Amino acid sequence: MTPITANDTPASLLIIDDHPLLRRGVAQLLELEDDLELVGETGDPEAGIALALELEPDLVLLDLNMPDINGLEALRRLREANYGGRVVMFTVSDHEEDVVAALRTGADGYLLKDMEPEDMVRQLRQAALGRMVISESLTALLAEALRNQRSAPSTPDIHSLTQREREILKQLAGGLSNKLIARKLDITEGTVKVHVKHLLKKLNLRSRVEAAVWAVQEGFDA
Amino acid sequence: MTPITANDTPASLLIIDDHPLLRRGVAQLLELEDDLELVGETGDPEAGIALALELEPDLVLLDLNMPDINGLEALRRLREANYGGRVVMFTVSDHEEDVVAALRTGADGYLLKDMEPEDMVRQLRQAALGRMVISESLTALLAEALRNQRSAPSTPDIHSLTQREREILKQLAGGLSNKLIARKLDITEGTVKVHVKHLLKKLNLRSRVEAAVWAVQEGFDA
DNA sequence: CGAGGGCTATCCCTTAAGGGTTAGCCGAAC
DNA sequence: GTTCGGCTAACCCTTAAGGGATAGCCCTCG
Repeated sequence: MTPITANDTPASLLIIDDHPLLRRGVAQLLELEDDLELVGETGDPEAGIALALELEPDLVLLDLNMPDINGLEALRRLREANYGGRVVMFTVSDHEEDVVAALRTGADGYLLKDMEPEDMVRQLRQAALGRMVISESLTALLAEALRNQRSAPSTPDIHSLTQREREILKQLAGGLSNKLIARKLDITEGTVKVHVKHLLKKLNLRSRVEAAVWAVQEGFDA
Repeated sequence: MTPITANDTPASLLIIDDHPLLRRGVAQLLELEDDLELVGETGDPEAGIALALELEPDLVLLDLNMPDINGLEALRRLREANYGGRVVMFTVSDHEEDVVAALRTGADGYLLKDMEPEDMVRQLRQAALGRMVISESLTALLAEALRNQRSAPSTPDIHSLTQREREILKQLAGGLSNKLIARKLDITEGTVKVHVKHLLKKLNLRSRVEAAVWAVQEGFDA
């Protein structure tokens, strides 16, 4: 779907953060890197959303704690507006709830502001390439959150479906909407719908709910 | 529960791994550290469990892939036997399912065998002190798993639903649309929607698909 | 080489789903 | 006897879902 930055063109980056000094710091940091280009910056969340939709940067660095609407809300609105680039939360908060909420809302990363500059650049580079980036110090936190969780997807292997259809079904059975599946598999929602349509027909089912139930009973989800 | 190792006494460590060479490697590594003491080692899971209960080491390093019973099962049995020390999984597998399963079963850490020796020692030390340790390369994986998490800060439970809501959920999990449920229960579709809305809220789920999957896993339709 | 299958994608259209709000009726609890 | 929870129902509104059709690209098989 959204083309990941090629190696030969710099990744475009937008920073939305209400601390001017910090913005300047990041800007200066990025000036030294020829594969990362800061294409915009603002301290106003509203303006930031508009900028993101206008500039379509590869990556948005989004402060979690801002006046008016917070970063999470901004993230939600970006996703709703079908902004397809990467969004990395950038904050001082290492509270589990914030991290979890951000990731659930569709953040592609969560970086703490106290990172070392070199690490910062490295992580941003990875993020622009499509990898999820998380500050290392949050690892234990994530593990803890995960630990309190139930059930996880596992290996399928059912007949008439193609590989892709099985993948779609697996996600579907996980309760994801077509839009979220699309985002996760990096294809358009329309394509997901095509796959869903096909697998429903092949399995002779009438809705995604039936498909989900069938998949679970078939052991797609453990 | 079990007192965390004090600074002045070495942390005791037991390794259960069916690779003798690897056990020797870890043993040698720990000989150089005066705050970590290897008190036992075995390649047999059964014997390992007995040893852990006998020696009560501060930390058990447990291989995930072993013959007979696997590491996960061993972990489960250690916990059931009220072994209160730390258990860190030690494996080559970086598959999401394995990591997630281990953490859910109560592992205090998950280390990959391809770690650098210095990192290994550092992580074991942290683990003995009670910190959860996870190989850094698994961070993105954890975040992804977390992201896919559905449901509930508090375990959703069937008992919070009214009789009618349970009935609706049962039909829903059978793959019926609101309209069909209405027809079947002889109420209007609007009313069905109200019930669905309420049960989704009570169970903290985001869609009927999630509700259906949950219900099936909970053994509703059977 | 040509055919077919798999994956992607788009357009158009209809129906389903879900959130918010308000409200009437009934039975049980206070 | 009034309040509260459960069940019913309707309103409005937005988004999600699914069906039909078409098509480009790539790979494989014959």
